[in-house]
Amino acid sequence: MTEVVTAQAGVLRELRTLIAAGKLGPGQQVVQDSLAASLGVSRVPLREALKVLEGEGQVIYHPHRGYFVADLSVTDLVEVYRIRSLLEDEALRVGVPLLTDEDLEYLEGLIQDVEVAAKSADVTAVTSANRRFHFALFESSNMPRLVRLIRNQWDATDAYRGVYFAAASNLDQMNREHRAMLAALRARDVEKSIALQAAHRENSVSVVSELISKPS
Amino acid sequence: MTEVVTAQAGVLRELRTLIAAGKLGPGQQVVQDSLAASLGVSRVPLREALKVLEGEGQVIYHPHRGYFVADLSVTDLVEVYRIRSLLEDEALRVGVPLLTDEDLEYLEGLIQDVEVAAKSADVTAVTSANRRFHFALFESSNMPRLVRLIRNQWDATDAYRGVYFAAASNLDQMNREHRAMLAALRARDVEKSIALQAAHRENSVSVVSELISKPS
DNA sequence: ATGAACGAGATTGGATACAATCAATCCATG
DNA sequence: CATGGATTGATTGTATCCAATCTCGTTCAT
Repeated sequence: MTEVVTAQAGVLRELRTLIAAGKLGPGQQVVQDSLAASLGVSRVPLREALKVLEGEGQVIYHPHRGYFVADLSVTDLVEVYRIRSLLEDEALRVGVPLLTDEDLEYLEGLIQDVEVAAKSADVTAVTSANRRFHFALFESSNMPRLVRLIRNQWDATDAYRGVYFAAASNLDQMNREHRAMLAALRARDVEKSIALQAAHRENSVSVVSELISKPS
Repeated sequence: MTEVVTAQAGVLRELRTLIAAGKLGPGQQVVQDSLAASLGVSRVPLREALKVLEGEGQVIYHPHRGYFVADLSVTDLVEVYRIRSLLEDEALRVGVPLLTDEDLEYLEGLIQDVEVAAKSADVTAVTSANRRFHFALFESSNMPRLVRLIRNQWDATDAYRGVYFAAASNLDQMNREHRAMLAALRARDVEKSIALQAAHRENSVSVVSELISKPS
């Protein structure tokens, strides 16, 4: 489906889902040899993918001992969302006043993409469309490093987020929130849009925290 | 001097200084083969170090084309410091009220370490002691992910910071600021300590921005 | 019983070799 | 002369192999 140009990129995606699905449980060592074999690649691309995850705090590296899955407790999750709010608020604070009319049209198009995906109940499509919308918005800040950090934080919990989109009621609410956000953006109402973004986050944090608190 | 347990860790340090010194100039491709040879290692540890730098935004990766040194313009620098202020303010806001008397004693000891290093005019020692002080403070927040992000931001400009510490007048000012900070911490005065930390940042941003704006 | 020294097995770290891809040049063609 | 397509050299991506290190159980001395 989605093209993967390198093995490391493919492995990275696999690892994220393995961790989110609990196949690689918290605290567990990532044994490179067996995992690489089961993924059908050598250890080299696996190690490079692990370095990325280390940078995101998803795994912890001990030299000569290996990589261990970080445990994402509810405390951690709260911290991730707190960090997200610091960063996302700034992105909106800077970006919203800079939005052009063309930007707004483009953003509306992205919201429609999400709605279309939601109708077809394609969780993957919803996830990626939703992501495109929010990041298009963040990027209006013209702060690429800030956006990169926000992306890191999303990645740290992204794999869990699919669960949120699985329920139709959540999808409806999301679409309503997107529309409300668009209205606030059209009005260039910075504080309103920040508040809406915050509400949006809060919805998913509760779902995800339930998910990780009960051992699957 | 400092022990390096793996080649990748050593290469990572080398790379940071190479970038900071401009030996690896902005936009320039990092040719793995020749660089690895000149560092006396194979490409494997080099690539892993590059992945770390990619995560920090120090280099940009294009699949099948390679790693390119990100250019750190003054605009970028301003962005880095803006991000730092978002994150560091939070760390202090959460951490300062939690400081115990033992923490304060420990922090004072770290400040003394900086002063000792400053007297002996050992730039490297000043840099690392200064870093230890600030991060000990940040860690009082008990937000490890937040601290990790702050550390990333420091790393993104750390190599440049040595210049700041080279001038004795800057050292004096730094020590005065540290003492002022300690007083604010003893009073558990959150806003004051945030303001002092901000001033501390501003001092170095101007020095570093001059450094990178004029081609060496 | 306790703990230090040792060794076997497992695992990671790094070097080398080869495959895949890209970029730039050259040549053919219109 | 411009354009498009093959070709070659350079560079990256990955697999495989060997070296270095750690873990853990065993042994031995105290």
